[in-house]
Amino acid sequence: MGLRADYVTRPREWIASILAREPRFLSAAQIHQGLERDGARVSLSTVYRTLDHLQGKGDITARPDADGEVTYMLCEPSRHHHHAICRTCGRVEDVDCAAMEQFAESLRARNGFELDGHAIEFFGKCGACR
Amino acid sequence: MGLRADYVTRPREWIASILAREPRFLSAAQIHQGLERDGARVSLSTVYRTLDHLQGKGDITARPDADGEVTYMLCEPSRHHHHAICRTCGRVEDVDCAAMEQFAESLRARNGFELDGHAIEFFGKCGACR
DNA sequence: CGGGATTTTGCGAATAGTTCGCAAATGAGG
DNA sequence: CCTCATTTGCGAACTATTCGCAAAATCCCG
Repeated sequence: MGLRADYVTRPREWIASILAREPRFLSAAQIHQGLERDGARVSLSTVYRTLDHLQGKGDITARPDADGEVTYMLCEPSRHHHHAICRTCGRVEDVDCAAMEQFAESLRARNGFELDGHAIEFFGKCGACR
Repeated sequence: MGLRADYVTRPREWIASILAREPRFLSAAQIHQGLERDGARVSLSTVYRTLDHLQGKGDITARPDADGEVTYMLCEPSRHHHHAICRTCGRVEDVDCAAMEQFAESLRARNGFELDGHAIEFFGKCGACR
């Protein structure tokens, strides 16, 4: 009976490796370009399918950028945290913050609003870009 | 000499009126459908152009939804605040919160990160949907 | 209220990002 | 090394959004 398989293939390894070395959100097209630069010939379709696959496994986080283009980054959603995104270079730094969590909790109480999640992003310039 | 004009037209009034009565983020297509329902025949191009126009005036806020489709809502960005979005009906409630601002400020100090902005969204169920 | 300069609209075509179908290639396991 | 399920590549299809241009609407001023 078909228990879903999960093949390890070159394209998947290459794509994961691109994501692994870039601490920023990349679009499918950017990943595809990165593969070409590395001399790895992978179709854009496969990039999209692999990204869906990685997302399904919970290995990457997707986020539409300001223009609506979807971008992806290696990021365990298990350990809850937020992001600080550099406006200049796009570098993403994790912001793990108990105070923020606590604040969100307190909001749950107020408002007739049953809070079950939140998304927080900080923008600015990272140390290197200042 | 051409100081930019700003014509008041039926399409623009109709579109603004749709936005004015919906406390949630709507896509261009949804707005277009709303216009048709009202018997107002406006082209989709005009919907997009009017949304750009309103955004330029600072009358509406745009936000790509989870799938990357851009959605719009009447919302003065002048008074800084955040949103609580109902997972069931999409209703958006404003969350004006000094504590959050203060928290963001404190983050500016830590990290080598020069914070110049942030985006916060809360998700859950509004009173009506619980 | 009428005329003319300027802006806006509608339409259809063009673009960009993403998905899909299907045959060929690849990985897992015996 | 053989077989079978999964994955890939390709090109076509789709969807959201933008654009060019001629026609229509708006504004302003007399």
